[in-house]
Amino acid sequence: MPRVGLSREKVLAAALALVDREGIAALSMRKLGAELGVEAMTLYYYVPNKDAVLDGLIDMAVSRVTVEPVGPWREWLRAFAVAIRRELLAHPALLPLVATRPVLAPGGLATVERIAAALRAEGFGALEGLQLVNAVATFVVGHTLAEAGRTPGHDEPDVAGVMESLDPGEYPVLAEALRAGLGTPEDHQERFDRALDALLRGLAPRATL
Amino acid sequence: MPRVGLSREKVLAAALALVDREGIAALSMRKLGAELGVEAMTLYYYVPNKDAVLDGLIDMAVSRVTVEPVGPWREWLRAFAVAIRRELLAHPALLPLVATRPVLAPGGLATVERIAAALRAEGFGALEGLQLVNAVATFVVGHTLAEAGRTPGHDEPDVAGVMESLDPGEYPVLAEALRAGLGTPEDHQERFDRALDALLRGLAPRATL
DNA sequence: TGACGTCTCTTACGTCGTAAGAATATCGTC
DNA sequence: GACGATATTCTTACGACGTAAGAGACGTCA
Repeated sequence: MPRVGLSREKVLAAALALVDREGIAALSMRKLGAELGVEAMTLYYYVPNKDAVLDGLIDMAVSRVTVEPVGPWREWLRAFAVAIRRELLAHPALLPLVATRPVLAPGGLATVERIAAALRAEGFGALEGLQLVNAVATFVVGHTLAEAGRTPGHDEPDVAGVMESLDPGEYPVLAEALRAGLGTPEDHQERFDRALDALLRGLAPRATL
Repeated sequence: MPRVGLSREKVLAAALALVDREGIAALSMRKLGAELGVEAMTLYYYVPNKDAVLDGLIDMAVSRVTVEPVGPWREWLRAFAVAIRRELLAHPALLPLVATRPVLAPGGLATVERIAAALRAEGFGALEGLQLVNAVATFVVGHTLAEAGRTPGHDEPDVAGVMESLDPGEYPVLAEALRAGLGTPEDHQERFDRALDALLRGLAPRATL
């Protein structure tokens, strides 16, 4: 019953810590309360419901992704993609959330606005630039999703196990790729770089919208 | 108590119907049982747990995506992407699942194997080809995710509402893009086509793996 | 002191996944 | 048709979840 000095921010911070430590499945209002030395229902004074906590987590992550749009647009757009990826890999438990929920909170919108504005200054139309931002963002999210944190729970994906037990007779190409290093960290990094380059290479302002 | 003639397949089919109709959040073992005129626990005779139902749903969807790899590889790879997108849009409730869970079941692996093999015949390395398949697949999933079915529940995403209430002073480019048609079906289609073209245009076999 | 707004707790309801095992239905064999 | 084995279904129960409703405790200012 003594006051603890809570706030929406502290609740979100504790939620992020809990999620980072035990995975998204472990985030329940009761556990989050316990984390803060408080009963579950107390949290409802700072947050309307659990969904708001999840949305808050997303906005925290998205807000941390910032890029200064100076120099050649392909370069800072690439830096934007890399920044997203770094943030996602730092909090892989958030991936299912980011992939699943739209970015509607203030932090995310502000970032999108800034990038889109810079692209328009480069000759893209407003709609065109936004489409570009979206293409890059969804690409990064999709790719990072494939790379890490696939399982919604906290347990490791058993990809490795299944892969190793592949019948080389039935899946010869898969087996060969596995021997060639599929799934290693270097593989993921390289795959990301190559595909991102491909995407950026293929993009250009259309002059007319 | 009379036997109903259930089977794993029928359970999965009912699950898909239920999910299509009421969204992924409405899929509970009890409701799924009711759907089949059976108690919840009965399902556990055909399926080890709920996760297996979800995995089964994914594999059903993925298995339906098939492409004949004949002709120029960029063309049938494009057809592959379009086929994935069509299947996902036909069952948008599955999107959060497909995005979140790895493709490890037989159906998905077989498809991947076939595409990767065809790519190798085009001069890609085994690993390289698989990376390509993965890049295209994650791109499509990411993009479709942004297009539809964002909310995990069955209720419509309130994107439209939030967008309309945007302060044009604070988000001028976003507002302009909105007026230019952001978020319309044509916009999504065009965005998908353009980004996919960009991605494919940027990709090419590297000759050496 | 007392009253008031801020914050926290208790209790309760309906839902979920599923473990354990009892009850029933169906079928092969006599 | 009766009987035992096997395949299928049901009943009951437990602990966890999100959260509605309202009671209670705290700090502050009169």
